[in-house]
Amino acid sequence: MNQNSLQINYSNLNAQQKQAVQHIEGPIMIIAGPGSGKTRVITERIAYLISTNINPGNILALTFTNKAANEMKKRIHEITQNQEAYSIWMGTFHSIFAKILRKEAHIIQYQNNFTIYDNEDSLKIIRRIIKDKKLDKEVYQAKYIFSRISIMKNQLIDHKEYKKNEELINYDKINKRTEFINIFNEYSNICHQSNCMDFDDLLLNTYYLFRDNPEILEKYQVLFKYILIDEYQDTNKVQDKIIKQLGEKYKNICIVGDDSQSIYSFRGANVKNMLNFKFFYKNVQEFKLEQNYRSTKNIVTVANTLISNNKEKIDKTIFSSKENGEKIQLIEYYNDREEGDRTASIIEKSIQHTKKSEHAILYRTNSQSKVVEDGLRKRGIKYKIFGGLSFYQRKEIKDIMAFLKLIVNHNDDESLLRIINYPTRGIGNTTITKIRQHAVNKRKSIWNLLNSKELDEINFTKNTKNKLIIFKNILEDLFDVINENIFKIIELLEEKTGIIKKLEADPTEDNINKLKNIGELFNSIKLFSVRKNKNTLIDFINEVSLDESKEEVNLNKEEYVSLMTIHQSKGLEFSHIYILGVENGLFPSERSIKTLKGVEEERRLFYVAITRAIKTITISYTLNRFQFGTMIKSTKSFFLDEIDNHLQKTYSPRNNYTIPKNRYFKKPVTPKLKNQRLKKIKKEKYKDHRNLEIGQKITHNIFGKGEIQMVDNSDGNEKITVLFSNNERKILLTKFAKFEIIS
DNA sequence: CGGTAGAATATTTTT
DNA sequence: TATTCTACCG
Repeated sequence: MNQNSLQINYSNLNAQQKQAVQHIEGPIMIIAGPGSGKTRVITERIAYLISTNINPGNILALTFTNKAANEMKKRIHEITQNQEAYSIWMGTFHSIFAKILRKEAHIIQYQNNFTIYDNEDSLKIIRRIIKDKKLDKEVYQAKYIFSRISIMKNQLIDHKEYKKNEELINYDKINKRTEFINIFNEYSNICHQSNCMDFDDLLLNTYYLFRDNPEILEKYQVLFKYILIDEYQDTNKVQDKIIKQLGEKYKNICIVGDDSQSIYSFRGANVKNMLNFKFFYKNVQEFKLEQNYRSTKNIVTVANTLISNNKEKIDKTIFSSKENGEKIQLIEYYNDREEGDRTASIIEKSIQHTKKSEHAILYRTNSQSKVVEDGLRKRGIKYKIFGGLSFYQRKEIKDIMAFLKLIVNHNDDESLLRIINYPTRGIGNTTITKIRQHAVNKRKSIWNLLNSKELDEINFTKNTKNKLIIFKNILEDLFDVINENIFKIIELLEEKTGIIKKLEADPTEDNINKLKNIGELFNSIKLFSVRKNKNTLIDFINEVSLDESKEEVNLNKEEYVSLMTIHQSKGLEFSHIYILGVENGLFPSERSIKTLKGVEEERRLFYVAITRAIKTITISYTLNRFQFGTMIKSTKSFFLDEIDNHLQKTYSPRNNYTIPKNRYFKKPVTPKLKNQRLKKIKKEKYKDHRNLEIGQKITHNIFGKGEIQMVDNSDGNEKITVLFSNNERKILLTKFAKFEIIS
């Protein structure tokens, strides 16, 4: 340990920061305003704990993302020069608790190889339940049902509790959703039966584990002597409860957060957890980090003015010692096309003397990015959109992952259903439904059913049954290698799943890309196993299931303008911020406007947006906006009235606004265009990569064995003439025909 | 059973 | 507009 380096760091801390770092015993609340050096305080605090000879393995630090955790660990290692820094229990609630649950799984009637369902999986299950029950899908909208289940679980109400709760049952009656409890029930059973947990289960089961097993709780209380939680304002009820369980013994709990930046109530987050912390524990030490080191005085003033309209908040005065800076710009546009185009144009001018990476365009909803993209593309300005699908949510990746999950956890029905007929194996909907129903009745997982004599009890045609057996054999072959090393598993996946073959058979641009992604996945699995130096399929799947990371923010210091939703911008900073579409109904959103709570959350969201800026902010709204295929009138957000005095306004609407034609104009890649392009590729030349020759024996998926008699590539579109064993001669297009070469 | 075309429908944020 | 569902035909 290097005391000197520690001291050097402290001299850079202000008085409050220093106190927050060095006060280590008892319950502590650090209220950290935007730009107040929060991350530094957290890392230095943990480093300080270690410097006082606290064992890093006794520290639990819960962060908002796993990426943040990794960065902090690295930083703490640098400060303390203590290799043990990496043994800190640091990560998201979900990933840390998944780790604990895996160890203690048997206690809560799970197997320790349980797999994790993401939201897509959960939704699919719920859709299926609703369909099976033949319920009106207007009344029982899968998304709504799922979010209600999720909210319930966040409130510590599982399906059993729900059944007992008359108030809730009554609520369903009033809303004519009496079947809700049955869906909830069945969903929970399916998850458990499949030895799977969804995101909420990871939290709720941890809570139950501790609640019902005092000796286990004690073990972890002793292990986690020092607990630190970042972004406490965004915790939900289960998370708050678990922290209270774990912290009960030593009460060394340090929560960090900013009530003004709580923006995740839609997934159960509750600011009250933070507000009530003071009342739950006695002698809570409170530290307020009020100096904003990020933004100009003007920006901080606007942010303060805005947030003062919220009633529910902790008193604090954020201030900046930086220069006044420029006034916040407000621009009114005629429509969203103009907004996108002009914003791009403003950035075009600005990047003559600033870096692209200093600019970020923020918006409320993902769909707003489109018009700005057009504007930027037209001007040849490089940009990157954050959000959308993460790598691990892509279809082709999830398909492969389904096989991997199934290898680890044979009972994972959702994964099995995903690939039972992909690539197509002649197992259609009727068969799948039959087999599913039967599995439900027998209370078995589908794999267990396939693998048992009971399969014979279902009346399938011989053909269907054969197909099921072929599928079963594929799985068996894969399951055999679970204990082999990962390289072998990958090899087998490539060979057995047929996914790669299917994609290769139809090499469109899209499919080639998918193949690349799959290759990337295989590489990262290999890297992972080399890095961790053991057979770690479960660990890998675990990490992937909880990997929330999307596009890395400026990984290679590349130069581009960043586009993202305000939610995604949390924790980031940029010199120049552009906030688009600040209109009633969009920001604040239509839904939120009905309740005061909703409006206050949207206001906090606006606060987050404003406080991302270091130097300048440009806010805009439009009078007309294209939505759902039609143009609608819109009005400027009432949030803007709340900060009216601080704004420098420009009105640019002219009804005849035309978008300037441009030098670098490239057409946007709409799906239609993309399809046309794909079709073109298909029409273009094709030659089989296997170098087909006369005399080669092949086997065709329909016509069986045959011999190539002629290869014709005269028009660039390769055809082969094949004499099949039944003496039939056929001409096949190699780009479409499915066949293997035997010799 | 599998693939596709065209209709129907939904649009907030995501660990 | 973008995505998901449905109906139909090979």
